[in-house]
Amino acid sequence: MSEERSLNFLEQIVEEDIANGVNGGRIHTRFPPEPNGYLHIGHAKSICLNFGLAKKYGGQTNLRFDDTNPVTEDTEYVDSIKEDIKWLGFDWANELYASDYFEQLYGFAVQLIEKGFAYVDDSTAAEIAALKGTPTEPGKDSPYRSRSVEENLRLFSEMREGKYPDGAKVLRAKVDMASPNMHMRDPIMYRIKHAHHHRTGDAWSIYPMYDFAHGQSDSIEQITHSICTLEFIPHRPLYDWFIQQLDIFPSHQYEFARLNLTYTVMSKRKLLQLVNENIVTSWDDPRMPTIAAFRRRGYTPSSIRTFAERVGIQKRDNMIELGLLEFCIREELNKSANRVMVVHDPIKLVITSYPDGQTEEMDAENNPEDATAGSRKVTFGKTLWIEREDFMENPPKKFFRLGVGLKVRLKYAYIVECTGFEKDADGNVTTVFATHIPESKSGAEGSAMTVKGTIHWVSTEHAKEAEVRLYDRLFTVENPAGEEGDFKDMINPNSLEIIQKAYIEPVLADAKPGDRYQFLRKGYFVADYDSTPERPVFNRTVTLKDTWAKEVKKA
RNA sequence: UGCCCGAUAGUAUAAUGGUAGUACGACAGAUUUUGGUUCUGUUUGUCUAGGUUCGAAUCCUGGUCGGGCAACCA
Repeated sequence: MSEERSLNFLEQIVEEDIANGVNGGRIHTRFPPEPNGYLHIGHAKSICLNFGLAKKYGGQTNLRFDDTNPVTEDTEYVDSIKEDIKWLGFDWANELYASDYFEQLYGFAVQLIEKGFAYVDDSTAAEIAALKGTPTEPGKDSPYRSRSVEENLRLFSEMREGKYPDGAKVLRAKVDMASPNMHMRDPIMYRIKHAHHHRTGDAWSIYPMYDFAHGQSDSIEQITHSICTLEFIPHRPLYDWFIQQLDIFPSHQYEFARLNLTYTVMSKRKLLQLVNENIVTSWDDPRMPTIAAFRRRGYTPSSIRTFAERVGIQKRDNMIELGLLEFCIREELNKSANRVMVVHDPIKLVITSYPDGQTEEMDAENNPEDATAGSRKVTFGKTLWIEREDFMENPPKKFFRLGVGLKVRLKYAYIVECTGFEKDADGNVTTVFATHIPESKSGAEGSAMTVKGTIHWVSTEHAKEAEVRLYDRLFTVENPAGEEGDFKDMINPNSLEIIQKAYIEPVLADAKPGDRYQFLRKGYFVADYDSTPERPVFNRTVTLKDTWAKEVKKA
């Protein structure tokens, strides 16, 4: 299918460039995160794009950390970013850092000063803002704009030496204070920050702004196609201006629309807030849209790559339905995940016609979608745990489960007919009684007989216990960022439901963290890293499609 | 009321001057020892007004709507 897919606009540009011999047909991209947070699903789109494009056209991709702001950055983030990219299935050609280029960037700045294209400004941040003008009014020149080259050189050198406190001076590009593009109104190139950098330590007391580091870093690395998101479109003329004044390798920037997903937020600031304010437990809390969280939730790398492929690459703003991501993981897990039976909310089923103390080993196929997955034995007995929701005292017409007089098949076992039930003092059903049809045993002669419903079960005598964590969407509204008010007020109060005591088939006690299963009729689950043989813990990746729930909702 | 980007079914995404197609969703049916899967069918779309052309989603002009830009953030 992917072979037949038409080209997105970036692939078209790349193919044209190759056809025209631009850069000798060489393709070199880069993924440039700032190490100030964990990567999220939107970054995954960008990673798949940058690495995918290079891979498709025989090129390379650099991983470059744009670490120009030491106060927000940390090696914890560097490590997580590398882990997430590797997990997604991509290898970078070079691991690089903008901070590797600090000396070179300083040299570029000196060159611009010498050419009269940069100056040291002593104005405060407020003064600079005041003279910047507005989108509809031109800015005014700073009183420091006409300093001599010699003075600028001396001052800039002193800034580097640490002679001035934070905020005392900045280095600015001398472009055009009347430009209709705000980014061209003498943007700041360097600011003074006496801050410890995670890689360069205390070597620098000035740090380049992103706008002075990014384009030149691409140029230094000879990046042919510098791909970023839409909000950097107005920065492009500035990057081109620097490249032209410096006469260095002309990387070209192309912009695509970032990914937006329903029922979540994607801004790093908001995600950081969720973590810091303990609204979620961590960056990899399975409700987060981070790559680490999707990994912990049980998503596969390939499902995320497929998703990135399906959402496409374009320049128009978009809001992707969470349902598409869920489709991608269901589609894959349906083919690969072994089926097991787990009872979340148990009531007892007693088969009165079944001999006391007898058990049988039933054949259970592991995956009907995969003949090579084999089968296992599940122990059947007189008393079973079944799901509370699989019995109704007063069942409606199309309820194909248990109720007095109704028949269901116990998966892999017998057809049973419900004969009665018991309630406790509070009126809750505790036990259901049934008789079985011996000749209906799965695999036996009479097993061809059919009933409308099939339910899952585990033997009360053999079942083990586990914790099951049911995750749901983090927000109650499609676009929390687009609503009025605090996004934290739109948190889904039911985004996590923990079942302390679910009954599992004994085989599940051997699950290793990361093992994925389909809990029959329930959904896809993965063993969490909190899981131990004594206390297995499973996270719900995604529910099964549930047309019955829809039916109930309609009624 | 400056500059920039964009507008195709509910959501995405194709068609690059020549039959508006695909996926997800929704709806209906078949199959089913998972109300899962699978299969079949149905539904819904070119923002608007002009222009160019034999022919326009596509090219041109005006309008409308949406988004971005005024951090010593990236």
